Amino acid sequence: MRQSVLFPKTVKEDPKDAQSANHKFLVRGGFIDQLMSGSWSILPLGQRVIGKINQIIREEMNAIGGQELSLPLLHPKEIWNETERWDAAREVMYQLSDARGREYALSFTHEEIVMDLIRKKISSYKDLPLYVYQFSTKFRNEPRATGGILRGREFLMKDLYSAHVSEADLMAYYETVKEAYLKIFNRLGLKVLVTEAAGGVFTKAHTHEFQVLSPVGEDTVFYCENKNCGFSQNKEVAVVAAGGRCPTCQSSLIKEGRAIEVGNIFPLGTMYSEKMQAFFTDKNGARKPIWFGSYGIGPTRVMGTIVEEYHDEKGIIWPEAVSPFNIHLLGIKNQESRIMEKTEELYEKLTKAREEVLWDDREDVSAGQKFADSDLIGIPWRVVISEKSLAGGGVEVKKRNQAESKIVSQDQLLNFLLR
RNA sequence: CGGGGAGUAGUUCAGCAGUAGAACGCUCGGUUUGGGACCGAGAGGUAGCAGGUGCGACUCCUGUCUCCCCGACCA
Repeated sequence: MRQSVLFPKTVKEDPKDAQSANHKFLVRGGFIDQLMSGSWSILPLGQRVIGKINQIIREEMNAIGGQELSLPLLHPKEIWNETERWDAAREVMYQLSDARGREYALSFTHEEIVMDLIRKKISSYKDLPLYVYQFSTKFRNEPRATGGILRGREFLMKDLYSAHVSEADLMAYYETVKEAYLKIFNRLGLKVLVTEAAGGVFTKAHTHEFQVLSPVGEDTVFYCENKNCGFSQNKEVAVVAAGGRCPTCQSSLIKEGRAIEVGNIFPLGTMYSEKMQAFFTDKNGARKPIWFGSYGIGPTRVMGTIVEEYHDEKGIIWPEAVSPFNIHLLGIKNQESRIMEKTEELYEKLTKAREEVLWDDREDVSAGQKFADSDLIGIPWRVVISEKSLAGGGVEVKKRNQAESKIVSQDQLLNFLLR
């Protein structure tokens, strides 16, 4: 990708009202743009990051049997009445009507929609278990959108739904998903606390949230200071207090912290299938309700959380797994044909080697601005070609998270990048 | 919904009861290119919206809308 055509350009000034790092840097770098409170456009750089995040999630979902599909976002009132959530979840749901007065909801989740599919398509224990997931927009009528892209009224979510013949099978899979989520967040570079929490408008059962400790987080969690212990509870269900002894490991103390919820899993049981008449026939011919669970991760919120965790005063420092590009190739003094030719040659070589390269080919931009933009956008490897690097025999390589650079030959570069 | 803050050029902001400014960005010309370069010449806003008080309102008052922060709420 040539940076001269990348949309949009970076900006120097922080957005007027921005407080959080994700808001400042994602906007300045041109990853996102705000339409209204809680509503964001994902721009080309941001889309590449979201694509990386989604692909990691997709791989882990497929690894635990997930089948990807896509569900509607506009739902009839009637299906929400079946579970009584038209009224119960009224405050978070955008409800609207058309010119004829028919009423609809914009999707804030998809349990009812998946359950409708299940009752139409599944009738035997032989059809179970079933695991389906999607990436789609969710609409939530947030009383207060906040934290840049962290809490929106419209956001991206990966939601997985599972259907089972028994509670035991559901709970076994629940643990499988928990492990898959830990793998996902590990690959994304996020340290998560698996936190006991309430089920909100989804279930009366306790659930588990995946929380990333952060001062900009909106949840308060109590957790064991012993990282090997892993005890963690959301304030809303907590039976412990800060400074108390951990009920799990008995030895360490409980700490209190703010955290960002990046994922949540729900063992929903049979409430939905009973209300929506989703039954299967077991081996003995008995008609039984299907056991159900749902599991969510918010990729847009994950992107914001990663920026909160990985930045310095100059900009973002993307983990390699989610960076929009692997290499930021900078030509200094591009109007000198020698520089331009050498840089283009390297760009072609790297691209052929299947590296994802953002090439700063701009001729009318100063060296200082190129470096500043590079730090802001935060691609892990910076490769510079300049008179200085050529005089030193090659190209200058620097990692975004390290201060020192080194000059290597073009041939050495590929090996160098292969780590 | 309660409390606080803010709406003036594309962006970030200043200013003033007497008819709108700066920086950055943008356009053109020229000089530049290792940490957000410089010179010159331009384009670009009628001040969130609606009332009110003034001879006169961007400026004062009232209402309203929007945005941000804290809280409440919340997959």
